[in-house]
Amino acid sequence: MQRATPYNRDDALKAAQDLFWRKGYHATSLKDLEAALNMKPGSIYAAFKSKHALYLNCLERYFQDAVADLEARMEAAPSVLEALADYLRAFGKEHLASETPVRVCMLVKTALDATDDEPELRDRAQTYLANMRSAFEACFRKAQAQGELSADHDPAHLAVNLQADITAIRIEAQQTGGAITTSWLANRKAQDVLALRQTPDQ
Amino acid sequence: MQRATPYNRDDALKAAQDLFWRKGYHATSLKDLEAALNMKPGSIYAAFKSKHALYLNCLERYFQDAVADLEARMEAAPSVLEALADYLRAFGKEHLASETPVRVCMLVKTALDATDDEPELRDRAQTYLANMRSAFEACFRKAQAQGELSADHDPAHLAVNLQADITAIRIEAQQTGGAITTSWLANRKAQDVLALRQTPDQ
DNA sequence: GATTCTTTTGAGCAATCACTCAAATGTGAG
DNA sequence: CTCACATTTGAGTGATTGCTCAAAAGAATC
Repeated sequence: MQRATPYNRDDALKAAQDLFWRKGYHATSLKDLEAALNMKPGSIYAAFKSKHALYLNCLERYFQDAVADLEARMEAAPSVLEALADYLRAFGKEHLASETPVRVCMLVKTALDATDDEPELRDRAQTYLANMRSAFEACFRKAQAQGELSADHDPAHLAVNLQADITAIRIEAQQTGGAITTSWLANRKAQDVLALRQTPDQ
Repeated sequence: MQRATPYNRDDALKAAQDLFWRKGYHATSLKDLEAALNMKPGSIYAAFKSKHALYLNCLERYFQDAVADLEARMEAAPSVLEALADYLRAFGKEHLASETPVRVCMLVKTALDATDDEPELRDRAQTYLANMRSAFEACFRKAQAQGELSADHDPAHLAVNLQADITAIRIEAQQTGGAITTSWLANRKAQDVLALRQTPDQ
């Protein structure tokens, strides 16, 4: 019944996501996609409804990867705040050895890039960003429950601040291509997180 | 055939800058520009060489305005660090009463949006951003000269951090449309700057 | 092999893109 | 007013956009 798929849907989505991430929605043409996915226009439209729908698909994929990455880091690190500090520091390191250079979060880029005639892209990106923020908030709440973070901090505020710092580090990383300033900035912001750890006098 | 009143170059540039700033380079079509500038394509190409050249023109205008704004704030405030703190806080307030909502810096947006086939846009934006960073560095150096900032801080590092904070605040402002979280974030980052002020034990 | 069904193909669609240029229309000099 | 020049006009350029669909090409069942 089911014929062996000539194209691998996940590979295609991954390639499309990377292309969209790099070039943005408007600057990516179907010609670009045809080349990147190694698919003819008809196939692309059979598999994914439209360029718009394909982008939304990639965005969701990106979001789910981001959530999974955060969860993995939370499990790996000895404590919540150390996990978050590691998370920040990673954006300052990755470029040196890794194959994938650090880029501005695709959600942020989408939210900034989306125009009024493509409101769905902006809305979806903002929804995902709000979800990420909630995830960070949950982390801080967990840190409070575990006694690592004092109760007089507002997890919601800390989440806003953390997300802002992450965005700033990633922008710096992308623009400089991974200069020392990036790792310095990442370390500084990581220290800000670690400085939140419970101290006797507060 | 009715002829339009001769165009005002500065008004046209201002309109084009605002449009480009909102929609980005790729998403802005010449039709959009014709409507915004109230000029026919022929006139646009007579006045500015191309869409590309017009964008560069707008970018320079934006940069010069930004520099002028920073200088004005430096003169108005009682001290350097207080001027910078005010500068940060302004991004958290502006949206409430002002006519122009706070948006992500056009230089940052350009640097992020520019693709490899438009390298000049990216390069120019990064050059201007580097100039802004130098301006911030000069501020911190001045603060050291005036004794407001201790000598063991690195002005270059502080400039990187300040620019990152500004970018983060503006992104938050644009995405939320000016929620309370924005002013909270701006105030927090402003306090970080004020916390740098010379203390007796260091 | 014949038949049916699913998937891929790629030429080509209307619309839009950035852009041009000869003609129309203003302005200033004499 | 007349003429020379500068500027604006807008229909129209070829190229490219996102997208369609009839035809071709396997794969599965008989």
